[in-house]
Amino acid sequence: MSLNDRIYAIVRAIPRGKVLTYGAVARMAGVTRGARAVGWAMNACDPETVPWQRVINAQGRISPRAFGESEIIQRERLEAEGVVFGIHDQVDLDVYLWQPSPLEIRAILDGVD
DNA sequence: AACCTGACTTGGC
DNA sequence: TGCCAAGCCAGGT
Repeated sequence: MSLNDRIYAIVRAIPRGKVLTYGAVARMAGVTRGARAVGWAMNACDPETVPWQRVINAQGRISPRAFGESEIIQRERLEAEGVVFGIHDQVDLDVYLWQPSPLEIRAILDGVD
């Protein structure tokens, strides 16, 4: 089970209308400072099977990227799920951040190869 | 194998 | 507050 596998398993488990930060995904996957790896994993993921739009940065904003229009799509998809963007284009993490219990996290990771 | 570059985060000035 | 540098991980050269 690679780190990427754990990252994808966690992201797939994020409920509709909730979000997770890159750092939070990394910590749940067992890496304290692996936020960059999560970013790379999202960049390389299969958009059909991974709800990549539910991963945002620690400031509650959609991280800008060098190429493409996926930032726009990401916001549209999140709003379609009920996530509301406030001033400065940020979402209220106190409201939308997914906070699973350690037990749930373990259950998710147990189901990975 | 060394080196660089990111959809990142933090701690320390 | 705000900026900077260091940590960290995967992939491509």
